[in-house]
Amino acid sequence: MATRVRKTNTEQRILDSAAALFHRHGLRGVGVDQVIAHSGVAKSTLYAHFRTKDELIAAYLRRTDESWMGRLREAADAAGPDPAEQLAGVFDALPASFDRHGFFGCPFVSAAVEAELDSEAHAATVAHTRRRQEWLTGLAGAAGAAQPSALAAHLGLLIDGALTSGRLLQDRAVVDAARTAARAAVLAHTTSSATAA
Amino acid sequence: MATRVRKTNTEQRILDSAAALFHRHGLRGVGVDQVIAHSGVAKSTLYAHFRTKDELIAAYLRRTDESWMGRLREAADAAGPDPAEQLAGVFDALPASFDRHGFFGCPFVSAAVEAELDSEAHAATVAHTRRRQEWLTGLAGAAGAAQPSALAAHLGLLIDGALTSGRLLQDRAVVDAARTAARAAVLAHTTSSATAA
DNA sequence: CTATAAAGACGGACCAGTCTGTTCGATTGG
DNA sequence: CCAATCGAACAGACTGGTCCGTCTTTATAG
Repeated sequence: MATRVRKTNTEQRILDSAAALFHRHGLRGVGVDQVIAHSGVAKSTLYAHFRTKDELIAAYLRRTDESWMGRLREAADAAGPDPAEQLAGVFDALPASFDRHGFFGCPFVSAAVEAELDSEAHAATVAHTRRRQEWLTGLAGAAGAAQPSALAAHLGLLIDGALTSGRLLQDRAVVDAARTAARAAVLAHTTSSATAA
Repeated sequence: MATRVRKTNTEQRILDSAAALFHRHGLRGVGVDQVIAHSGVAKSTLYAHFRTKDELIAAYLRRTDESWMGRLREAADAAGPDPAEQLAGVFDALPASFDRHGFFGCPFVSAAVEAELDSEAHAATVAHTRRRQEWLTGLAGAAGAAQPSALAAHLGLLIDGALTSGRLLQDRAVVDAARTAARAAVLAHTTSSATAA
């Protein structure tokens, strides 16, 4: 039992370091040696918990998926009870992410670009995207969108675009533009062919 | 003169190889050795033309900028004389890119993620993005958008999002969704009451 | 003979992953 | 109560490979 707790602590410590480093420098830009140096863990310990670097990355992405989806949900809830407002509110989570972690973009965008197509990391990224889109689609339906999945796709593109351009331009104005665009998209989808919710 | 021609040929050959390799495997995923092997050029020759790998990447990105902007313009022109139609038509260039080069995403998205912030490659990517947005803004103005730069920002986000997600999901449906979303955005911005908030 | 470029060896750094050996704390048996 | 044991982690050398960039050597062309 005590051993298990310690094991978990170590694993978390490794993942914390991995998150910080991968997020700043990209997946390919960080070596295993840097992760162990940052986490103060022995190399053999890291490889006792994660079979390969790819597996470490995948674990990091899965953990990020949880926290990231959680933050999106929080932002949506914070926007009040109206689903249409909640959809726009999702974009309030983006600047918070920028503030918290710096303008280094989205871990999943990095993974989308850097991971090999047959890697676990790629699979984890695809899974995250699907989960996000399902959630957005549900929200879009609740908001009374005529075509919920189309609105969700639109918003998903805006999110990915904002996180990509935000990292590139190092400018949070990009995120503000995305929020504005999202509001317009939600409005267009919920008023034009009028599905009363 | 002959030397100049040959020099140019050599440089083009290197850039052709660089383009093919960087596009498929990413900037960090391709080594200089692979570029020289693919182009059949001596290493010393490559370094005679490009001081560093970063400079090679920047040159590749600048050349890609020209062809990429050219294709966007062509797609816009092919959509007819109406600027609003042209804006939507821009998104017809994206599937063509997918067909031509495979589902490997946008060189500039890769560069946005993989390039260090102080690199020449990063600068070239920023320059491309700014040029693209200026052009889109001009087109949006011609189309009668109430806020041309807002519409251009919206469309830019959709493009970046589509190229990121397209690579991730390996599915051209993403591009179709982007085109649909773009059409809706153009419509919303060019009809009178469209100014969101 | 001179200038250019090909070919590729080379250096020093980093990479992922393996392996040997040590330390330390918790459990357990006598 | 003490000692043997065991699991988890530490420390770091090591392999075989790739990385970028430089340098030397050889061949070719004017």
